[in-house]
Amino acid sequence: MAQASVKDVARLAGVSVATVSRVLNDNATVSESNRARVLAAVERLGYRRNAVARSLRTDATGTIGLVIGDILNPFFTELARAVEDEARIAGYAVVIGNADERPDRQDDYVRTLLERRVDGLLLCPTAELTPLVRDTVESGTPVVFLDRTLHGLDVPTVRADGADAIDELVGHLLGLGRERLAFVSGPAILSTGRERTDAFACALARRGLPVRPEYLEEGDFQAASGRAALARLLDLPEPPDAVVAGDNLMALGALDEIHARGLSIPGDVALASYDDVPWFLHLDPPLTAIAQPVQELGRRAVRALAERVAGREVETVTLRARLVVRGSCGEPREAPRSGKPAGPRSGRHDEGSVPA
Amino acid sequence: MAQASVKDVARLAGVSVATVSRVLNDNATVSESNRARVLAAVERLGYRRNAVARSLRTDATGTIGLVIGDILNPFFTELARAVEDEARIAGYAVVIGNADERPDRQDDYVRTLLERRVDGLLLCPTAELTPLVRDTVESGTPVVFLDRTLHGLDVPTVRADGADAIDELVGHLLGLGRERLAFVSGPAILSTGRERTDAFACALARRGLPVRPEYLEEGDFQAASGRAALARLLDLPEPPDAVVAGDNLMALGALDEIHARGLSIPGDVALASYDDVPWFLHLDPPLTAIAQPVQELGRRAVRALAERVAGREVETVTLRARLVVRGSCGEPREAPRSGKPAGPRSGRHDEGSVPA
DNA sequence: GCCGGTGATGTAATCGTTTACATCGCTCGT
DNA sequence: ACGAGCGATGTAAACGATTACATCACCGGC
Repeated sequence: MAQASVKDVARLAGVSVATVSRVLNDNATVSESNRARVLAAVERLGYRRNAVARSLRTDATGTIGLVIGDILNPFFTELARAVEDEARIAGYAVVIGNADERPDRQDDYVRTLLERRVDGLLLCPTAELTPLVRDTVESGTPVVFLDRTLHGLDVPTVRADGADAIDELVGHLLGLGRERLAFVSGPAILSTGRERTDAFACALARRGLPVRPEYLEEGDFQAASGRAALARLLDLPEPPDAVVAGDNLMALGALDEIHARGLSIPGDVALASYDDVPWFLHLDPPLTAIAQPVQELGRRAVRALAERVAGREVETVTLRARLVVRGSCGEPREAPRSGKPAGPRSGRHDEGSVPA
Repeated sequence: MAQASVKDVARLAGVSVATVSRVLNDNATVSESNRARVLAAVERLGYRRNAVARSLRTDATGTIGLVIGDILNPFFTELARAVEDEARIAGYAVVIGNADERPDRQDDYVRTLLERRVDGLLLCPTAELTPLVRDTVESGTPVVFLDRTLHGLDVPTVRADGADAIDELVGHLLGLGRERLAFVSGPAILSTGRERTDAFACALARRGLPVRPEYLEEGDFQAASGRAALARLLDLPEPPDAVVAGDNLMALGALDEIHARGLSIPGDVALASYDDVPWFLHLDPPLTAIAQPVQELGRRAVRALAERVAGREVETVTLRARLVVRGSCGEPREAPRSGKPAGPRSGRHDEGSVPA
C-alpha cells in the first residue's frame, strides 16, 4: 500500500510537482483551475504529505522534545499535559522522554531527540550537568529549562518561585500556634530541592527562630523517602508539631506514616505540602499546599522555546507559587459547601467529614 | 553552526560516504583501519546522524504514536509511562497525543502522526469510529488499540477484563451485609464504560438479585459527573448503602459529595472504585478498588505493535483486573497475605493473561 | 509592432542518508 | 600463471519534498 507522493498527485492533476507543492503550501500564485485540480487529485489519491521528506528539505520537524524528571510524579504529568496543549496550539508535536531522574537516561533521550532533529528541547535537567547537555546548549540548539535550572549555563529557564509561599506557610503555621516546624526537603543537588529548603530556613530565621537541624530531613522527592523521614521525625524525643513536605510524593509518604501510627492530622501533627495535586482536596482533612502555576509554566516554556527556535532571545521566566490553605494545619478557614449538616460522627479522627 | 554530515566525515576520514554509512550501521565488512578512521572522524566532528534523512531513505522512523483518552486521568498517565518505558527498550521514541476524549482531537493527532510517518499507532479510541481511523487501519498502517476497543474493525486490542473482579467485588459487598448496591458507570458508548456496567448487572443477576434502575447512574469518567451521580443517589428516598464508581475520577467526585454531606465511609455508605491509583491507599479509610495491570497493558501493547510493524499478525490480548480489598467497604482485612484462600488472588498486577 | 513586465508554470538541484551495482586488488586452486 | 571468487571500497541513484531559476504566454504602453 504505497503512499501517494507529490509526483502521483502531479501526474493525476496534469501539472508539475512544483505546482502541487505550491498549492500545498499556498505560498505562491497558482491559477484557480490548477489549484482545484490539484486539490481534487489529493483527495482522490488520499495523499498525505510526507513530513519526513519535508523536514529534510526545510530543516524543521515541527517537533519539540520534552524530557521530564519523573513521569510518575503528578507534578510532571500535569506539566507534560500543559506543554502538550500549548505545543499543539503552536503547531508542534511533542516527543516525550522520562529521565526517571537518571542523568544517563536523560542523556539517552537528549541524544535521540537531537538525532531526530527536534526543533527545540524542553528539559527538566537532572542533578548533574552532563557534558552532552553542555555541548547541546553551546552548539546553539534551542533549549529551555523547565521547572529546574542548572547553574553555570546560560539557558533561559521557566520556573516557579515558592519562597514567598513558603514564608507565608511558615507564618500560617506559627499563627496557628505550631512551634516545632520540620521540613522534608528534596535532594540538595536539584535546584528545586535546595531552594525550597533555603526558603524554609529563611522564613524561620527572618522571624528570629532557630532552625533545628534534626527538623531538617532530606528526601529524594519520592514517596518512600517521605515516609522514612516522617518516621525519623516522629521518633524524635521531641517530635515536630508541623511538617512541610518538599513535594507531593513525599507528602504522600508522610501521610502514610502518620496514618500508620494512628496519629491525627492536624490534631497530633500538622502537614502541608509543596506542590498541590487534585486529590489533596479530597483528603480528610484536605491538605494545605503550595500550588505551582503548572499550566502557566508549561505554556510559557513552550512559548519561550518557540521564540528561541525562531532565533530570538528570551529571558528567564519566574512565576510565583501560592499558598492554598486548607484544613491540614488546623483551623481551616474555608467554609464548606453546604449540604446536609453532618449526620452521626464517630469519635475517631478517621471519619469522612468536611470541617465545620 | 551547520551540523556535520556523512560527507564531512568521509572527507575527514579519507573514505567514501558509503564506507562511513557502513561503519555507522555495521552491516557490511569494513577494514579495521578504515573503521577506526571513520570513528575518529565522527568523534572529531561531533557528528550526529540525521535521523530524518535516514528515515526518508529507510522508510522507518523508529517512532510510534500514542493517542490517549485523557492525559489528566491517572490511569492513562500510568499507561503512558508504561508504554514509554517499553518503547524505549524496543528502541522506539513515543510521540504522545491527548485526545481529551474528543474525536476531532483524536483525528488531529492521528493525522499529524501519520504525516510524520510513525511506524505504528497505539490508540485508545474515542467513542465513535471516525472515518479517518477506519481508513487508517484499512490502509494497512500498523495500529493497536489500547484499553478500549471499537467493534466492527479488525484491530488487535490490548485491554483488561474486569468482569471477574467486579463479580468478586459484588460478592464482597454482599458478604459485608450491603444490600443496596449502586453503580456509577462510564459512557455507554465506550467499550470500557459499557463492559463494566454489564459486569455489575451480571454479577447481581447471577445471584438472583434485581438490578434497580435508579441505582444505575451514568457518568462520563470525569470527577464532576461522579459527584453529580452521588448527589442523585444520595437524594433517593432509599439511597444505596454501597456505591461502585466506574473509574478513579468518578470515585474522586463521589468521595467529594460524600464528604460534603458529612457522611462517613464505610459507616454510611461503602465506596469502591474501578481503577486503582496510588493515593487510594492513603485515603482514610483506604479505598477498595479494582486494579488493572497497567504496566503489563502498556508493555504488551508496545510488543504487539512492534510485531505488527514487523509485518506479523498478533492476537488481541486480554489481561485480568483484580480486586484489591481495603477498608472502604467496611471490615478491612489487613494482611491479605496468608490464610483463607477465599479467592485465588494473584499477588502481582502482571498476571492473568486470557486469550480472547 | 516591439519590448519589457508580469503571472503561471515547469525543470532540476538539493537536503543527508542508504544501498544496488560496479570496480579493483588479492588469493587460491589447478 | 590465470581466471574465479571474494572482500573492501567507491559511484551514483534513490527516498519525497521544496524552491531557485528558467521559461513561456500574454498584456499594454510607446
